[in-house]
Amino acid sequence: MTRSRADLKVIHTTTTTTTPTRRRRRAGATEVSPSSTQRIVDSIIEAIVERRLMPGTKLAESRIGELFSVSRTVVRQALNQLSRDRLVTLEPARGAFVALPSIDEARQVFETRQLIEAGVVRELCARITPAQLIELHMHLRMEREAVARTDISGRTRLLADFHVVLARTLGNDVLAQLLADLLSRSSLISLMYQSSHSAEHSQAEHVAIVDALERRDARAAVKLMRQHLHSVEQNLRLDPLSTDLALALRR
Amino acid sequence: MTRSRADLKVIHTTTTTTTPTRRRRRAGATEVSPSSTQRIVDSIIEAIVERRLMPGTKLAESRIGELFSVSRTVVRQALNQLSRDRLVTLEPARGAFVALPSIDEARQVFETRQLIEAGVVRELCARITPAQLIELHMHLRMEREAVARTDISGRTRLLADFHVVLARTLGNDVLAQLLADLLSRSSLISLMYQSSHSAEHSQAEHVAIVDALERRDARAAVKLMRQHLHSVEQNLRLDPLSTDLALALRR
DNA sequence: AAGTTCAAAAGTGTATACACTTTGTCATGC
DNA sequence: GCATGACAAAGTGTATACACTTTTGAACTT
Repeated sequence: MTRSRADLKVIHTTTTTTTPTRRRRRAGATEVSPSSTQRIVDSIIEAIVERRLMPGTKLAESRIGELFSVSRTVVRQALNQLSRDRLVTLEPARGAFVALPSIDEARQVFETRQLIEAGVVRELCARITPAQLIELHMHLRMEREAVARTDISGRTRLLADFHVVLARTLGNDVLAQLLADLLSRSSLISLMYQSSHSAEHSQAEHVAIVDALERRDARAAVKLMRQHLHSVEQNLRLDPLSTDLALALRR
Repeated sequence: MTRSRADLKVIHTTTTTTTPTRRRRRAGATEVSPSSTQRIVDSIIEAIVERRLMPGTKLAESRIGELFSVSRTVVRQALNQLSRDRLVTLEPARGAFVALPSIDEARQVFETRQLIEAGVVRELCARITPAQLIELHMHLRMEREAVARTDISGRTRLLADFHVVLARTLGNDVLAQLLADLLSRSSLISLMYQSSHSAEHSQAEHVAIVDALERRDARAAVKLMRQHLHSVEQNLRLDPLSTDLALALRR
């Protein structure tokens, strides 16, 4: 995927005008008001990532339309986009629901991230500049502060953003977008499978990864990234038993 | 010179259902009739990949609607999905156009493929089974035959599918889907920048890659894949000069 | 009490209507 | 000849209408 959506939040708050996905103005026009469709997409993503919308929740078109004062037509577009991102599942004639990623899907998402992010750090070791390292350190500091003041939704977002920031550091928006999509899916997954991973732990691992980048030790960086993703995945409750239960309760 | 009716007609009547992918029914339900939206999406993708739709072509909602005998509502959904895949660009109040990927985007797409596909073959060397190798050989034979009988659209599709097949061999649908998206973008790119890459050459490189997989020589496989993608990219006319001209002429 | 039936309510899928924007043409003025 | 502006045609953006499907719930049966 593509974009979008994905953590739009990320894209949006980051300095450079990475185009937001969907629409590209000619020339250097200042990106003005996002379309109402996009507003809805963003709101729903945010709600999911911040855990105000649980997996399996029904998203009725008319309700949402009332909420945003638009017609179903517009809502429908938004839901379509979200389903492309796999954050929402569309069931024919039944409606849209916040996705319930399967265990299998969860594994695949993490495996894919392993593959991509290992490549990212390896490549970064060869190409990262001092200025970029400073930026990474700034990001790490923000993470640390969010963790310190137990700003839950802020730290969740920053910890996820770290991975997108690494990709963006390679100067490859296509790749960054891909990863952003995988990360919003990861958010949903760790929400659904009640990740028990501690923020402090994640943060420390991020620091270690940046350290390795700074030493340009590709082998170490890759290994650390692998371990980091593995530990995140391990902290999901992916055993079918508890999952079935969770699913059963949700209906 | 917006092409339309005639050409799209072609799209409509074409039979081969290539693609994979987009929407997934629950459980093992037999995939029945794809939604009309999906039919349109697939047709347009196919038309782009098979070069019946040139970059920059305007895709007017009402025209397409007439061709498929559906209302603009449905067409609009299809165009939205396509824009998510970056095969179509939506310009507010102006309409939808077959995307004109920039040189920069082209580079990024190939760089991303390098990263991902290198990882794929490396992983495959460790995990591929004899049965899977047989499947790959079957694919190679189909490629060879299509090249031999100069079945242009068939060989183009098969040569692209090879890369998706590799990803699918890892048993990771998430990854395979990602790569499928990158490949349709690549198709559009090589269409736009008039790739001069010979099908025979590509085919031979595919054979070499599978050979390396068979020998489980990860280092060689990765290197061969890198060279292959590099040579595909090198055969694009990515120099700004000829590109600007091409763009200029297309309007 | 639990299960069945069926009609009303709610909700989705698609077409159509209409306002508004862009594009193209032609006449006017310089 | 070229630029400007007005107007018509074409096309997009959103709301609404309506058919059809699913869900709900109450009456009825066992």
